[in-house]
Amino acid sequence: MKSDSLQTLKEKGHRITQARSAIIELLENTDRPIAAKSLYTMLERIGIKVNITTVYRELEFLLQENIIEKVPLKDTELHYEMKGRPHHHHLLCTSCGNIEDIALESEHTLLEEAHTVSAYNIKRHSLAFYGQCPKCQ
Amino acid sequence: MKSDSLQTLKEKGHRITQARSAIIELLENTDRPIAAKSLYTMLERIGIKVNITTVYRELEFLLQENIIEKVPLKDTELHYEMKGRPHHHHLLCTSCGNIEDIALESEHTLLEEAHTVSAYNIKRHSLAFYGQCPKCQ
DNA sequence: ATGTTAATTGCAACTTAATTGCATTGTACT
DNA sequence: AGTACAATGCAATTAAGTTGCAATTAACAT
Ligand SMILES: [Mn+2]
Ligand SMILES: [Mn+2]
Ligand SMILES: [Zn+2]
Ligand SMILES: [Zn+2]
Repeated sequence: MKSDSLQTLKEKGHRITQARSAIIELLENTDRPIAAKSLYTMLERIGIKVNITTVYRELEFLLQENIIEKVPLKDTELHYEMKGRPHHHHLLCTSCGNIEDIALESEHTLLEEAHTVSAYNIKRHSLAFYGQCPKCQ
Repeated sequence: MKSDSLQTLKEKGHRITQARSAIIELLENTDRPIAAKSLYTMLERIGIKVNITTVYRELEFLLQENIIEKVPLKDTELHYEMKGRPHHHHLLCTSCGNIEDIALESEHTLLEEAHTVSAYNIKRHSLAFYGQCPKCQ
């Protein structure tokens, strides 16, 4: 029942703290990217007292451990989500802020073209869509 | 010889100031997205003394006037470039910071799929590639 | 040319996300 | 229990960007 990521971290010699477990659990059980402050609020709500600094540090740590990834959706703050799920991107509702996943078959073709067309050695990419969700239309 | 954007602004009743002309000219003559601070430095170099606040305010103004657009390439600062050129995206070299344009034929297909697959009313999107430029490989 | 008016600007203060130093705490292991 | 050092809290700091307000100045009319 314990998270796979936690297990891995422990094996690597990292400690399993209340904050760490909770943050990983929240990230695992939320199906959309989360911002640091939002994560902090969620922790508060479930009764876990951590400093916002710890949240930032933990996110940085999880990034380095390749457990989560950055999701740049807004100009003002970064979002984060678990790695390892099938590759996908996101839709952000510009009215209510709702975020949804979107996976695109034709992305393959796009990436191939990018590799062909460019002399860069492309390592990663960022893609996001903006518009209004069904409810806000 | 005077910029088209400037003409349009003047006709709309906006003033043509030293800062405004210079900023538009720099944006028009630079083939890559520019960050506010970088723009500020470029202005300094050509001997135009403006406060960084003015640069931010002018960028905000040009956004509202639909003359430039935001280009989110970095987590830390926004870039801006002229609108109106053929639709394209960008490559950022993670080693030297160099930025290049990239236009992709197959983007059409991708956007169509996005519209089909999603219930969102998609208005815009953001796409960027990260890797190493030829010189840095 | 000079005057008038509102757009623009500079400056200082402020906001907000994120980072850092350092002393303290707590996890993991013996 | 005792030890070591990873993790944390707290305060200070950094950096992008914003805002209020008084001073400046472009544009236009006289
Ligand atoms: Mn997702
Ligand atoms: Mn470009
Ligand atoms: Zn919505
Ligand atoms: Zn490079």
